[in-house]
Amino acid sequence: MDNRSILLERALDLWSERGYEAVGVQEIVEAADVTKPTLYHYFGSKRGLLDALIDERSVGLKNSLADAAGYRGDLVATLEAVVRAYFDFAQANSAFYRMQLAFWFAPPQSDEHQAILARNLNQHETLERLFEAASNDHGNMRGRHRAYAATFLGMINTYIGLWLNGHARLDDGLVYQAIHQFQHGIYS
Amino acid sequence: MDNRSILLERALDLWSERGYEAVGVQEIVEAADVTKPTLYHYFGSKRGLLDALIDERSVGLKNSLADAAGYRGDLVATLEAVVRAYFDFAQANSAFYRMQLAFWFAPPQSDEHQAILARNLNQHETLERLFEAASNDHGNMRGRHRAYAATFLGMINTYIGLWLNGHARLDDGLVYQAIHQFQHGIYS
DNA sequence: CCGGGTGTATACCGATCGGTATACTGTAGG
DNA sequence: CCTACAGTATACCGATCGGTATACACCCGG
Repeated sequence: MDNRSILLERALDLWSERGYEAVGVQEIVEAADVTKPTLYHYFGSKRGLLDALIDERSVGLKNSLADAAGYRGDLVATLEAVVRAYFDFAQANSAFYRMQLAFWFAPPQSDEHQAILARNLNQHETLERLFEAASNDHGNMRGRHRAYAATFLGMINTYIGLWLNGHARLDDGLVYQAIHQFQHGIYS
Repeated sequence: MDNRSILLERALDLWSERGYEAVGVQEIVEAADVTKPTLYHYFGSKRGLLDALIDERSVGLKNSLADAAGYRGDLVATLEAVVRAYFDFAQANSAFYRMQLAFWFAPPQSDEHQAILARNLNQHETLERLFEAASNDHGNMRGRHRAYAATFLGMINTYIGLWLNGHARLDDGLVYQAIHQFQHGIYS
């Protein structure tokens, strides 16, 4: 593998485990077994490395989410597809998802948060559009699409967080349980 | 106000806005208008300052949560009290809650996460005990108390996150909406 | 076989990092 | 009045921070 890809991979490993600010450029190039000018040749700066990493690793989720969240009259099936898209992506890119989740909750003015901001707003908007379209068929949902998008994504991230810490398995049963709870609450 | 309290307050302001690693000791003492030996006199280290901050600012939530989460047969009322405890605390300590939330999602090996870990596990356990006790009266909840505690807290944090970013108001209506959605889902 | 760009290494930059040795001040107790 | 200690300041420490100037090896097109 070329040095550029190695740098991206090692940076992801280190940042997802200890954080963006806590891991210096020196440590990354040592883990990649190259020297600093190589990193600066490809990425220009530490922040440039972060941006490139986010750029390249998040297109997969963006595409499969855009695909899954297209509402065609069956809300349950659509929500299932969305949850599956998130679970599949998280399982195939666990270190990246852990990092992205940490950056989303990072302080608003931190580099990490700024770097991930646009991408996550995009995800939110995609889900909001889904719930807005569905509220035409489900009158009692009307006006709450913002809250539904936020809590739905919050629930997905809660389950992925549990899985990342070894407290859950992201299998079909959990997809069903999540959708069911979201639709009908805890009493049924 | 004494220099010790000023240091704690300025550190909280800076860390909640830009993150623990991104803000150095020098910047904190300048914001507090003291010098470094003063900080090291009171707290011993940067990490000591963080630990003291978390120690002193989180007792309020711990107490009111322990109070609210005692199950006495009425699950709805208990959940309402829990949500209110979180909302009240977040509103009275917005910077601290923002910081605590960021640290909870921070990478597992980061100082920030380690510093907050024990306290948040404690919150989780408190909620798990609540749902376990309630499942004796609600048979269909049995065996899911872990998931319910996690998703309930996830929902609370989702709403507080929305409020922190100016997208919601943590009023009585939102307490009701949150509880209702958690109990009965989005269709009713 | 020569020129130019890509990629990489050595060695270095000033700034900042967390932390401290030393000395001074104010104050409370004997 | 003297001692003792808490609290604070000046000035410094070695290490690390992100970033770069320079040189050199390699390969590809002319």
